[in-house]
Amino acid sequence: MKPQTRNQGNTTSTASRGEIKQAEVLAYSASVIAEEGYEKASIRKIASAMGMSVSALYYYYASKEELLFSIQYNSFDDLVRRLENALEGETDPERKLYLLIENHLEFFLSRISELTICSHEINTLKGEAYDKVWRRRRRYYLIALGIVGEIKAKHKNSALQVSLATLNLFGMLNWIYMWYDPGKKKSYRVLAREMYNLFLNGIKSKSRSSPTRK
Amino acid sequence: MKPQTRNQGNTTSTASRGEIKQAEVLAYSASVIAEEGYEKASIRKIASAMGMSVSALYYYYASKEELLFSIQYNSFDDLVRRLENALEGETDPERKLYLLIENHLEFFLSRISELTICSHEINTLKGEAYDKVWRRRRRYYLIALGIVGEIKAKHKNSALQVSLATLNLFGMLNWIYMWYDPGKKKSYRVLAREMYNLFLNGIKSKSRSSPTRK
DNA sequence: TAAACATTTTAACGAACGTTCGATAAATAA
DNA sequence: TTATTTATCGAACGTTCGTTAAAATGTTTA
Repeated sequence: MKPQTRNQGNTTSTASRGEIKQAEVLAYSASVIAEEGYEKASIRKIASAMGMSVSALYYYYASKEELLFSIQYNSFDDLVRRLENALEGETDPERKLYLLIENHLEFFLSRISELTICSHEINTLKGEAYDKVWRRRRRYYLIALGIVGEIKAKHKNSALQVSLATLNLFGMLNWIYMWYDPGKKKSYRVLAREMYNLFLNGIKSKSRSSPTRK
Repeated sequence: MKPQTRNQGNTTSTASRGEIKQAEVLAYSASVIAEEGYEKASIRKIASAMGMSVSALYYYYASKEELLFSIQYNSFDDLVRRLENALEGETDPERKLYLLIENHLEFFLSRISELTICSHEINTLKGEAYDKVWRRRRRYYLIALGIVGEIKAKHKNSALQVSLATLNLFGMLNWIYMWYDPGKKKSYRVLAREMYNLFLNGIKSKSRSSPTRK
């Protein structure tokens, strides 16, 4: 019997040899897909990257699509889980904003492949697989939207367009995979503080008008 | 004789029928590639999208790669050209920042396909084609970097990390293709002002620290 | 031990890919 | 008109793609 989606959400630390290999396949897949892009990353490249035959790979995952789905779904699921955990008990919206940014960067900068795939292949899946991932992403987005809305209220900045600001925040967060160099070992905390300051000061301030034309 | 790269940099308004068709091919290519992604967008899809045979398409462009190259190079070239034009004579760095954002949005939001391809396929080309596009992008980046540096100096904000801030600006700008809906006809000016305010206030302010842990 | 199950392999399938070729049609020039 | 260039076409090329079937190995259980 094929393992397929066995051990989903298993919180115990027991993991059979098959489960370990399954996770290993996913990790290799992620690095190849991140490097080459989903379409160019052929099953044969992934298999040979881990010294495995193509059919052995199919023993663990039923299709190439399932590989992409698992990478994206697991990543977003973990990300949201961690965030909700970190936010528990917090009331100050600015502190919540910082925690969101820090959580995002801490999680993804140690998983550059997954970050790349979650950002770059965001519209690659179709149908039900897309929808499932979308619902995870949506949950994450709504948390961020809520936090930005709270900050707006706190500072009585009625001119701020909350959804636009939130999308810009995600623009900064999701673009990181394009320039971040893991080799330089820049701390996620440094990046998080910089981005937090930039965004918070940006949405706090009430001076909102373009400079007049000369 | 094949037309290939004829009429490059032609400033007159004369355009032969072949040149018109060549531009038409590029426009259709852009919309299909933006919609499907470069790898999935097959030559056959592009050709049939404009009711043309595959070989007719090859009469105008020597390869699929050349299509992508032309789209990206022309877009960045136009973008930089327009920007340098708009900045001419400007001295106020904040005004310059606004002009950069406005120029970027005005240009790309009327060319959503090109924006998508310039953002999403940024690492698709390889070798010399990549380098040529990179040099255009680099020029654009350095202009932005210079402006952010001037603003930092003007406001004596010594804590600001100029390159990091600039990359975040590009994150906001380049992520737009993911959520912008041309159907909603949201004015580029509204978006430009919102992004300008967010970013300028973000980098102007000197309060830069993360909220203390409770 | 043998039987059951888990994992991996070799070899192939049909479909789609980018690209090319030689012939043909349409437009222009002589 | 004819001659020449410009543009288009259908058909095929070699290759790679995702996927699968069937058989051959390991590994665990009885």
